[in-house]
Amino acid sequence: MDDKLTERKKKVLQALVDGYITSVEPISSGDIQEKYLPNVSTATIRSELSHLEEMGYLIKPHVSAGRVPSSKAYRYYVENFVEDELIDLEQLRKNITKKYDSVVEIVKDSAKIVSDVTNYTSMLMIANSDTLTIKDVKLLDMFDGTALVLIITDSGVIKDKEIKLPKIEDNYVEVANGLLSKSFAGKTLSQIVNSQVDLDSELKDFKQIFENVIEVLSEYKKSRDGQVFIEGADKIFEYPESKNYNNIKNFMTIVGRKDKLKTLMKDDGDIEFSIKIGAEDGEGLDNMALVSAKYHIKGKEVGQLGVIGPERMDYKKVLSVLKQLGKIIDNLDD
Amino acid sequence: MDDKLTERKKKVLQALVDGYITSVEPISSGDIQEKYLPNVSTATIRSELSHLEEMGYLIKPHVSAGRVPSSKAYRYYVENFVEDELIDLEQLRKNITKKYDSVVEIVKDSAKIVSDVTNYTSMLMIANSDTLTIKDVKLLDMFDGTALVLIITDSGVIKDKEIKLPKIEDNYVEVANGLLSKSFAGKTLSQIVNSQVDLDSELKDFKQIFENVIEVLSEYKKSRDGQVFIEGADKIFEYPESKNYNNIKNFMTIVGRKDKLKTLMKDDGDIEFSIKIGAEDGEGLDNMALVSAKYHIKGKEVGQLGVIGPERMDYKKVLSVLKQLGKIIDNLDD
DNA sequence: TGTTAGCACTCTATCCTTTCGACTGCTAAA
DNA sequence: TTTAGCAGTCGAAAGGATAGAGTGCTAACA
Repeated sequence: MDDKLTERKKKVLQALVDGYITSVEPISSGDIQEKYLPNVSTATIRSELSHLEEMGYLIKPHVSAGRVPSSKAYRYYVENFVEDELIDLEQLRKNITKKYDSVVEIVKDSAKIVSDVTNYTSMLMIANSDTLTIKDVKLLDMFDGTALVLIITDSGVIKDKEIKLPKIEDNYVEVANGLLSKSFAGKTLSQIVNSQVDLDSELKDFKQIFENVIEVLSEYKKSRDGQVFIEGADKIFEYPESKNYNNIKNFMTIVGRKDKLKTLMKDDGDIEFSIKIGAEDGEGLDNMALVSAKYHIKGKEVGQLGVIGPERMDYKKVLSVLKQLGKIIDNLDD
Repeated sequence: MDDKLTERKKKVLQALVDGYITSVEPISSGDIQEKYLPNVSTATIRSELSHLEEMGYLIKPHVSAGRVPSSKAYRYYVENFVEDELIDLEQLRKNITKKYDSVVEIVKDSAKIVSDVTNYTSMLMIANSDTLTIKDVKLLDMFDGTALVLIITDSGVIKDKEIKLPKIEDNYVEVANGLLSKSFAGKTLSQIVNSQVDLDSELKDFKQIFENVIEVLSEYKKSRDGQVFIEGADKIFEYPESKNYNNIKNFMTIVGRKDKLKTLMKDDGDIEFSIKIGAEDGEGLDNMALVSAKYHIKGKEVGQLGVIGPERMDYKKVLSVLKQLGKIIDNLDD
């Protein structure tokens, strides 16, 4: 039904959003005529504007101001007018060349780049452990009655924790390692943590070890699940919106509440790109918008990277940057 | 020379700073009389105030406002009037009971607590590697031509990185482990990274391994040196100062520049507590103050924890919290 | 000499009014 | 359906008046 917009209405709407994104000032009929529709009179444009306003796309701050896009307008704009814009991919690629130790580092770096290139605040959320596969679990004997638990994952990350060895027999650790590998290798972190391990009665001796290891894994899961990092929170001071105290406060409050960001980024099942605009979802995103994308490394989901900024953000640029960065990361030869 | 202040002047100064810290409004002669010096006339207090102003302790926003403390006044206040105030230690201790995996976690948690208790933004900087001793370095054979490098430190932290094994002989890894232990155990990270290792000619085979290991250590050093974490940056919105846009901007800019924070926290040789107030040091801390303390775990320096907030912050409370937390952390039985 | 009451003076914050200009919506004509 | 013209609305900026808060100064007092 939104598509019932006539061609000219579409053009007017696009002009208005474009204009507003650039100037961050209410747009008048005259502005639109000047830059986008020189062959139509302002009176005509005015009647189109008034119609678009009735339909809920536009808002008049007051009668003698121009008009400002509503969240609905941004939504329409994103869905109909935003096409891929090629931003210098090279610039991006150049910045992600060095070797990384861990996934987190890659993505953290990416977050910084996204924030710098777009000039918005970027956020990054590590994928939760449903998608994290354990390659192996090993005990490393420290020969002092303790052992280190090593968790080896697809992406080479490991995690340590010292545990006590309950029994010292020559090949104890070796046997335990075999059992651990057999039980855990290839499973996801969630599977392991949520499962019950049944040991044969003759292997009761290893029960303690297994419990310790599972505890270590569970702590790791807890510390890793849905970590959120923020980059460039101070960018907000470069927007004209920040002249208004409430906007800053609002922004900082959202950005400071990582759990909030998590839910904002999370919910969209299989969709690769998520765009939340303004108060649409009753999520407290007034005057703000959040664009986020899922990231993969060699096909495996590793997290989400997003941008949060004013509702009138430059969606073209943001989407383009996120998309391209996504490709670059996925193709990293490690 | 600052001590040339008469007793009454001291009292007036303390009253004014106390009052300002509480109300964050210019303090008048009448305010001081009312709450602190009921037996002296306002005229007398006025003349004291005017004298203190001449000496650089006070500032008059304008002629018909009261007076406001200068950075010099805060400095005097901190050095002469702040005595330890006992804030409920128990509250603090309760929050730091659970077991921690790594130093970073302890101190991160502490940062959060400090921020919550003081209601200021807290920062934490991990000590640099000069103070980090390597307990052992081990290779863990993965039996696929690669090995994991494990760095074992005093505080049980380890770090992994896969490296290639250049040669597969039965006891190769074992021998390498012996050599690595001999070369690295007990040294600090800096010592290792900055040193040249000379291998006997007959051990040339291990040269590659050593180089790889040192590279891993060096990367670890880089990633760990002087990391800065911020907790509670949004606290600023609870101060009356944040009504002023420039204050917020200033604050966020400093808090966003981690390198800046690093230098601010760093320079004070052996001093345990560092207090920087306002523009004293030309560090761009206008209207702000930064209080920081060095932290130890079992006598070993692990980092610095600090609080950044408005110049008129509650120094008593902040210093008390930092001191007590310092004791608690150092005594953690692990 | 130090302290004090009294008073003139200064400056801000607030409120009101006026003016200017930016846009719009409406109407009547093309 | 489009357009020119115009009246009407509203906000932002500027100016003026007023009230209130505090100070500094002076002259008297202990």
